[in-house]
Amino acid sequence: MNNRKVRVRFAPSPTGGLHLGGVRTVLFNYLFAKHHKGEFVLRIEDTDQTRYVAGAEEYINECLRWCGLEPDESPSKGGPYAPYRQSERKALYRQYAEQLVASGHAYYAFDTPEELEDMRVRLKTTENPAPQYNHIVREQMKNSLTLQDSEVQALLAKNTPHVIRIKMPENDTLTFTDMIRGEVSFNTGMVDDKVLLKADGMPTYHLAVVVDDYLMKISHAFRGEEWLPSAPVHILLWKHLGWESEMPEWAHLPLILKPDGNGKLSKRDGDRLGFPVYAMNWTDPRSNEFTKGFRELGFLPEAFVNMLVMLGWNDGTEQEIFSIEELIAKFSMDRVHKAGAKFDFEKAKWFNHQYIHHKDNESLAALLQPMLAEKDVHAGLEFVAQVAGLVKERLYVLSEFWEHSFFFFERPKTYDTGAVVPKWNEAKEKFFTTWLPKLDKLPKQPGAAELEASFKELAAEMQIKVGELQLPFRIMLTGGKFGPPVFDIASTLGVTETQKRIAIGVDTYRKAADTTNA
RNA sequence: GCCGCGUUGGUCAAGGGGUUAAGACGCCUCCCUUUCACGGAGGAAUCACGGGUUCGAUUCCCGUACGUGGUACCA
Repeated sequence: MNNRKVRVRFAPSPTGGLHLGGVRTVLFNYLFAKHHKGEFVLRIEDTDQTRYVAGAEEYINECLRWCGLEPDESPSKGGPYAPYRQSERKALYRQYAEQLVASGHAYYAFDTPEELEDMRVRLKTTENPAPQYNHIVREQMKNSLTLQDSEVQALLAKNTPHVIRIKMPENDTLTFTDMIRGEVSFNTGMVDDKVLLKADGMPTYHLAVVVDDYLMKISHAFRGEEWLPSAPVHILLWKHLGWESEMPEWAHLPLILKPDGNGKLSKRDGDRLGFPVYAMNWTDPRSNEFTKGFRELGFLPEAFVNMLVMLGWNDGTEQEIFSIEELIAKFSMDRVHKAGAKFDFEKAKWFNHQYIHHKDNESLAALLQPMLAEKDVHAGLEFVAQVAGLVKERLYVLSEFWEHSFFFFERPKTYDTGAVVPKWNEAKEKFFTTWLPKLDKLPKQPGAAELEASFKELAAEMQIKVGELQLPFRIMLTGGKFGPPVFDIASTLGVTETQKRIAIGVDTYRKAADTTNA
């Protein structure tokens, strides 16, 4: 049915930060486009001037850039179908709405907001809590279907504020094929006469998507499931505008749901449950409300993308970790789930953990170094890379780096002496004071193996179990009972620093032991 | 209320008329490591419910329940 060039679009309205569901829609569009060697376009749907938020468009651009899902055509990049901002295309839409009026598929409506409100309260009942402007109600409203032609012309001539509404057929069955859901059908009588062109001359989403998808030669239209109920309106528009043969194939993507309760995931849930919902930090310029993002928390974009793609799609095998190239090669719409997926932050972190664990130390260091600088810790890239190599297997998000590695950059401020002091004795103290000078004989940056050999040799000589000594040594170096293998830490710290920490440690243990015994 | 869409373990999910119903996350136990982590080995689900169809249904059909989306001159 469709062998034309694949062209897909992501069409957000610039009203705030991009949340998980939005990014996933981008991702599916992008993967589909690349898989079919087609084009991915970004179109900004800023037809509602009241909801426009400054900076939101830049945020979207930056977000796509960070994720590595950049469009082939966009407002900032341009392209053969520019402009890509609907506000800049305003003049285009009216003619199509008028065309529909002329062909009898739409009509002028002069009802004021007050009159509409009045209709809704008047018709509201328990059975019908939300009355629609539909094929029955329109008979009693002020529009070009009920008014005399002369009246309509007069109203129009006086520039009376009006909208253009679609005239939904009373009782038709409209069926279309959704790439994910198969055949879906609606009775047209159940859907209301949606506004197509607003009183301010801007199109509503319904008109704008259809016109722009047509004009931009979109071949496949993917969007969230929340759009499924208005699909009949759009399909009718394609038909009545005479473009049916060029209508894109549709796919309505499953929603991403709250982890706990009910409903689709919102940024509120993130605040409530303690995880980000937006891709990147976002501050609303009007309210100054701040919403945290995955990027700043320390997610790697490749992990973020991988985690998102698994929410609603899989390739049918056990594989869960995919590079973007693999995803492009393997992605297909017919393996997308129908049902919504509850978001699981633990699993999301696991993906990130996998990616951090397997990322090379140098790349990690490049990401980590600026985070250290924010703490006023300045360390060379090479050293940060070395430390990263030692601790990366225990990081779930990059922002946890410091708590796992601070002792490489500064001396511990506190010591978990409780774990060693009760068993601390003169023999152990003797061991460390004896070992101290021996370290001078080692190279300044000894390997972990050398250190370990020297340590064990002396322990054997003094007939103390190595295991008894390791924990005290670790706490001298790190302050606590955690971290990479002790000798790796000592090796990274170097002889001089290790000696200093041993000296401080012995002192600390002795004092602690004294006060305990006293 | 009405309309649409959906329903396999706590979560993501594979599978699809006949199976011991994969795997992952999380949880628990054990091994490795006298730290933590990594890495191993195990443990926990009869597929929402009720009717059909069938020799046989978790898989097909119909209902019900539940969930979810829509019901704006918002997208």
